[in-house]
Amino acid sequence: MLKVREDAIIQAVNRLLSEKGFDAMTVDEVAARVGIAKASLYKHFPSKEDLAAAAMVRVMRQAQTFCAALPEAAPPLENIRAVTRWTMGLKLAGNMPSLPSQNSTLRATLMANREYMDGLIEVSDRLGGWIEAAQADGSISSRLPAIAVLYTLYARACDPVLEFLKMGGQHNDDEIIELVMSTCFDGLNARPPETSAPHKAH
Amino acid sequence: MLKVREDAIIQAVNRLLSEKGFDAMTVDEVAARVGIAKASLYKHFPSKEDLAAAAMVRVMRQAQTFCAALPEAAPPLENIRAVTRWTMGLKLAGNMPSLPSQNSTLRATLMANREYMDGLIEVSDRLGGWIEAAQADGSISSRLPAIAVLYTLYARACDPVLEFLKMGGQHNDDEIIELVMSTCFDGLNARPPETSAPHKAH
DNA sequence: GTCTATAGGAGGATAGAC
DNA sequence: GTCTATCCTCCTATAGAC
Repeated sequence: MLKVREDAIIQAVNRLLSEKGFDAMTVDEVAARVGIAKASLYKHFPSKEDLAAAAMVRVMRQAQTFCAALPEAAPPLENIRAVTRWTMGLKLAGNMPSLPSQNSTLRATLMANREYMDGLIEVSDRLGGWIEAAQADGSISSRLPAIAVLYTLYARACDPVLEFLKMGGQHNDDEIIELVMSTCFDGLNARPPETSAPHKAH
Repeated sequence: MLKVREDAIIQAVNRLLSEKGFDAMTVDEVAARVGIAKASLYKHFPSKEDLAAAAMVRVMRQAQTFCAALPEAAPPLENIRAVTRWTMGLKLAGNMPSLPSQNSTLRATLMANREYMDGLIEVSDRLGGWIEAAQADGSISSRLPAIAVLYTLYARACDPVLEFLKMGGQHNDDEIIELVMSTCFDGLNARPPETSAPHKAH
């Protein structure tokens, strides 16, 4: 059916966006990978930008699903860490579309896409709530504006450190994720020895 | 003279690469901004990739100069922090060329450019030395491979958090830099209050 | 070395038959 | 809704006069 075919298209777009990025991806490639003619693609999606937007909607829905499955009763920091891990796993597995942040027509298409924007807002609200809760309970630094924390988490989805470490071949995906998790949450500075934990209990 | 004109070209390229990135930048734009004909550009640089490479050589030289001016006697962490600050300042000021990490012909051109590669290696060696020294003196975490630390520092040069915070308009450049410095070195986690140094003397 | 003019090709999008 | 064939724009690169 139509739905199945469009899913196949979006998946191909997703992988190509992850492999080469929006600019380097050509509509011909998408068509070739799906196994249909380019003109047929345009019966489903009106433009290359809309193809990318559909891929973004897909990952956004996945993110919503993932967030919704997390226990609301858990410590907020744990949920934040879980989402961050999941995001980086997606990228390392080649399933995170990468879009240029400068392209204006692409931005316009994305911002005109209600499903994408709604998803983005819902995810941001949920993460934002966890961030503020984590700052309130003393697990995330309160010196940082919550929005800066949110951006820092989002940035993990396109962190070049992930691919560099992967190219190095010294670590597997899980090790890479834990390394970047550590730089993200613990920072580069050395920490005082674990034995003198401040007040992690309760 | 020739040298002066080429400097003007490289500077224009540098700004355009910072504003729009490599793919969106057109050679016509470069020519227009310099105020010469496109064909004249090609008398100076054989290809668009070489234009970008020249811009990269320029920033790499600036980085070398900056590093060389830092006091070797200073604590290694301070030199690392200084370079990181300088890099982010460059980006916020619109002077950090941004290249796609996927483009293969561009990568080939860059890696064939001896001046760029030599500069990259020198800077990496110097930073690498400081990183290992900082790990030895306990100021940077020893649990992280030095190469991961190096990549994390390099990634600050293209950190989207910088532009997002700038677009937000809530902070000036210096505040943004300090925020990202904090996320980078201190991490997102809360730290124990400064007053309670690791082992209190009673 | 600067210009005008143009080649050459890639790639997004469409026409129209079936 | 799928195809083949084609259009058309944009952009890199070059030709050739001065």
